[in-house]
Amino acid sequence: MRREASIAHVDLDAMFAAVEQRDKVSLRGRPVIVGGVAGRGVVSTASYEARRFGARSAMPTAEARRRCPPGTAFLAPRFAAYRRTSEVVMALLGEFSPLVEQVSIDEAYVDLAAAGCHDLSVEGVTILAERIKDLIAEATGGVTASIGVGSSKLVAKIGSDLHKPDGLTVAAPGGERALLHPLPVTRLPGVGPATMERLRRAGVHTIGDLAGVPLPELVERLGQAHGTGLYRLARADDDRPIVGEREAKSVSAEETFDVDLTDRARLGAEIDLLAARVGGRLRNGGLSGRTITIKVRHHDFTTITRSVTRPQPTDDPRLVAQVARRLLAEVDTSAGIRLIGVGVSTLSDFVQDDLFGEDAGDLFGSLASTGSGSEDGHEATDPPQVLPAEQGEAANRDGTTRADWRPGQDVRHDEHGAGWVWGSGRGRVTVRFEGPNTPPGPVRDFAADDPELHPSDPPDWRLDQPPKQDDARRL
DNA sequence: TCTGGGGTCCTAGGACCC
DNA sequence: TCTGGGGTCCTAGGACCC
Repeated sequence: MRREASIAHVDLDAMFAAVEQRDKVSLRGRPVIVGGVAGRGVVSTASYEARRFGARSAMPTAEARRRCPPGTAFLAPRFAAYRRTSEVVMALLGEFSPLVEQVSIDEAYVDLAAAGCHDLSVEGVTILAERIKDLIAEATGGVTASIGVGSSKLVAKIGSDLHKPDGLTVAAPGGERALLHPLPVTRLPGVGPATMERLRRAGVHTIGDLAGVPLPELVERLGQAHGTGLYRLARADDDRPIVGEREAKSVSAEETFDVDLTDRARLGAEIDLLAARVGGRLRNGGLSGRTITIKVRHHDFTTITRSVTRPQPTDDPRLVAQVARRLLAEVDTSAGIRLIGVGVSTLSDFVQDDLFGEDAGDLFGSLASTGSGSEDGHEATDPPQVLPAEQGEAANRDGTTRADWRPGQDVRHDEHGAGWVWGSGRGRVTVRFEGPNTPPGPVRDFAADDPELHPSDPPDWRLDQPPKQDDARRL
């Protein structure tokens, strides 16, 4: 918490709908809903005219259609237009301070102290905020902003919400608790439905109620980080810094289907599309990542994730797709899949040189050597490539290297079928089993020195019936 | 016609290392 | 031979935000 009210939170009012109304005169003064307009769509933004009928963000569009009168416009989002408007606003804010934290497409914190030239008295920041509001409306062609100014992010954020739309709230230093305590706890960032319910059971309804709960009780109910965080926020004790640039931690894409899907071929095709989107965005950002995750939402809305972390980062859409397909192969999709997603995390801002030919050809080297062909152009009969540790990755701490256990290496054959090395490292080897006519089977984890692991000759079926390209891809 | 899409952070358990 | 604590990495799930 600062001595002066020098943090501004700028929030564009119903931005998506406001941009639509700006760009199309006939929409002005009418209820406008922007969001998914298909069967399972939800509302991204409802204009203030539509909110009067009860339409809200995150509400199913079907519900909004029921509530809003004839003549309401239901529009699919035009992100490019919103992004352009956002850029205009952010550039403008940048003229008031060198330190601007963009929180989302329509929201930012501005550090008014960082500029060093502003009058930080309550009167001074009030005049300043009025000017920012005027300039935003002018520069965007009529999109308005609400601004809160205070001594911390918390107070600024709550202030911007207090008199929406086109509002301005300046919280004078010293009055923070008086401002916060009458408000419902749900106004605090981090209090969603689950936390609200837990607090309600403890008799907590307002931020003031929350400030009366001892820290140990809060930690017990909400956990260490969440409990201490809310304990402090309820006291207006907030020193979270304004952070200019933030590095991405993950990149993902997902899709909800109009009807639940069971067809594995179709799901595989969807994974390819999602992986292509993710890979494209990774490459645009000069990023690559080691962890590949799929997300699967079942027909009943239960949602699971499955992930694998690889030794080397990648931005290759084909590789992402193949790993994602393998992960999906372990999920029961027979009852219907509502949503599927693909993500990449553990990001780094470089791409490891392709020392191992880190694509399908190598990951599935043994399959490729049976005649399915490899995408890196090696002859199908190429022996697996073995590199000394110093040429590949550094040796693991236990002395084993990736060269000891190569992905695709066949290691063991038992009642499950043939076992292939799927991943290795840190003294562990993960083996995937599959048979000639069965889908990829169980994955088992072995210690690298497990005597059960003995490389052996491939069974005959692999030589007689090389998998079709399609089968190889499905792995 | 219940429940999008892109993210972040936290927790908890198991494996492993020192 | 038994016991152990701290730290990191990985996986899975949950809550939350815009």
